[in-house]
Amino acid sequence: MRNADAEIVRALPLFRGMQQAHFQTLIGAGYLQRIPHRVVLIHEGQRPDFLHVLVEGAVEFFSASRGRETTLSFLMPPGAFILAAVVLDQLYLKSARTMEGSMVVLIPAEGVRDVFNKDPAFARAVVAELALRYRSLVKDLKNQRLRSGLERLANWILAHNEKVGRPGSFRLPIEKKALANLLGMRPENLSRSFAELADLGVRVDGAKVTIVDSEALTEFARPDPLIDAPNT
Amino acid sequence: MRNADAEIVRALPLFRGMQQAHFQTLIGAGYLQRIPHRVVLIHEGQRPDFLHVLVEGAVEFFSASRGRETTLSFLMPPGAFILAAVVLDQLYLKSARTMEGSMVVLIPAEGVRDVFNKDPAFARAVVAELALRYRSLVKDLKNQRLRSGLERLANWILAHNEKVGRPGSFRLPIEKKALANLLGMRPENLSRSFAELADLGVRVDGAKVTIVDSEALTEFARPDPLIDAPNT
DNA sequence: CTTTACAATTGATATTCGTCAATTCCAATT
DNA sequence: AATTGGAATTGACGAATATCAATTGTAAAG
Repeated sequence: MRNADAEIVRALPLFRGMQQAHFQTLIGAGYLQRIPHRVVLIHEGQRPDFLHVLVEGAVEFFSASRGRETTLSFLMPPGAFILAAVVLDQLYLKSARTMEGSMVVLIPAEGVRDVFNKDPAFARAVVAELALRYRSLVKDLKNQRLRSGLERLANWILAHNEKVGRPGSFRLPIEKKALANLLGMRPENLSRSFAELADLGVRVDGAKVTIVDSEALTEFARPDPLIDAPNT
Repeated sequence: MRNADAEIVRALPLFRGMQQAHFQTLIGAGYLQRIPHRVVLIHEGQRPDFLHVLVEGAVEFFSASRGRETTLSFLMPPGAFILAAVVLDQLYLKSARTMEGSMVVLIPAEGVRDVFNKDPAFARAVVAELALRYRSLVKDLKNQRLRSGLERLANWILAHNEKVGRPGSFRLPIEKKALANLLGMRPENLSRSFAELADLGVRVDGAKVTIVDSEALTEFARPDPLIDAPNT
C-alpha cells in the first residue's frame, strides 16, 4: 500500500483517535485495490470479509429485489463503508458498485472487530460514525415519505448549492440518471421535474444548473434542517 | 424508581454487560415516569436531555413537515430510544408519542455519554444497538422504495405471522390506522389492500387476520430476508 | 466528418396512491 | 335497546409516479 493512502485512512475521523499500534495492525493486514468503473464490489446477502475505505473515486450503494432496483446513497472519498455489517458480522444489506475508477483499502473484518474490543478511542469513533449514518438514513426516509419527487429535487438543488459554497450555479456532480436514482425517481420524471422547476427560476443546460430566483425556489421547497442539513 | 423497573433496564442488551457501579450511577440519576396515552414525549428539533427506556406500554415515532406526517416506527417494551441523538448530543430527528399508558425510565444524557467514555462494555453495547437500528432502517428504506403498498402489507402479514409463532391466524397488535401509518400508506388504502388480498386467501374479520392460502400469499409477496427478517 | 452508443428528453398511457365524502361497523356507555 | 363517538370501509375523483415508445442530443471512436 502506498504511504499516501495509509495517511488518508489514518486521517479519517473513524481512525484518527486510535492507538498507533492498533492502526498499524489494521493497515498492515489491509491492502489497496484499484477497481475499474462499474464493478460491483459488494453483493447484498454476502458475509462481510473486509471493512472498505474509499480513498479515490466514487461508490454507489444500491439494492435490488424482484425486478426493481433502488439507489440508497453515494459515497465520495474519503470514507469507510459497510461498517455496520462488519461490527455485527452480519450479511450485507446493500450492494455497492464503483461509479468511476476507484481506489479502495480493504481491512480484514476480523481485525476491525478485535481492535474495536481493545481500543476505546476506536470504539467511540465507531459509535460516532454509526450514529451519524443512522441519522442520515432517518433523514432519507423522512425525505422519501414526506415529500413528492419535485420537492425532493428542489431541496436537493438548494442543499447542493449550499454544499458547494452557494455560487447560485453549479454543474451536476453525477449523471442525471444517478441523481434520479438517488432521489428515488425515474430518469423520465427527473427530466419532467427539472422542466417544472423552470417556472420557479431554475435553469438547466446540460449538467449546468442555475438558480435564478433563489427566493421562489426556497419558498416552494421549504427546506427543513431536520431533513436537509448535513450535520444536524 | 421501583426495583423491578431497574431490573428491566439492567437486563436490556444495552445495559447488561456494563459495570455494576456505572449502572448504579446511571440508574441512580434516572427516574421513572408514568405517561398517559397519546402524550408526545419527544419533539423533533429539541436537544436530548435524557436517554429514554420504555419499560411498559408502547411508543410511536413520527415526523411532520409542512402539512404531512409519517410514522417511522413503533417500539414495544423493553427498549431504549433516541440513543443516536444522545451519544452525538444533536437534535432529535423524530418525535415520539405514547400509543397507550406507558412507563418510561429517563436517564440523563450527560451521564450516558460519561459512562460511555469510561465503560468499554457499554460502548460495545451502544455500537451493537446502533448498528442493529441502522440496519433496520436500511430495510425500511428498501421496503418503501422497492415495493408497492400492497406488497408491503402482504410481507408484513407473513412476517408478523412468523413473529408470533406461525399460527396462520392472529389478531392485529395495533389499530389498522397505526398499521397503515407504519406501512407508509393511508388507512383507506390499507382497507383496499386487505380487500385485494382476499383473492390471495387472506381473510380479515375485524382485528383478526387469517392466512388461508399461505403458498399463494408467499408467492405474491416474495419475502426477502434482506428486508423482512428481523435479525439479519 | 460520420458513425455509434448511450444519455436525455418528450409524449402517451397505466398504475399507484392520496383526498374528500358518505356510509357502515363496533364498542362503550346511558 | 338506544345513543354516540370513533374506527373502518367504500366510492368517486385527482395527483403523483411508473412504464413504454419514440425522438433528440452529445460525446467518443472510427
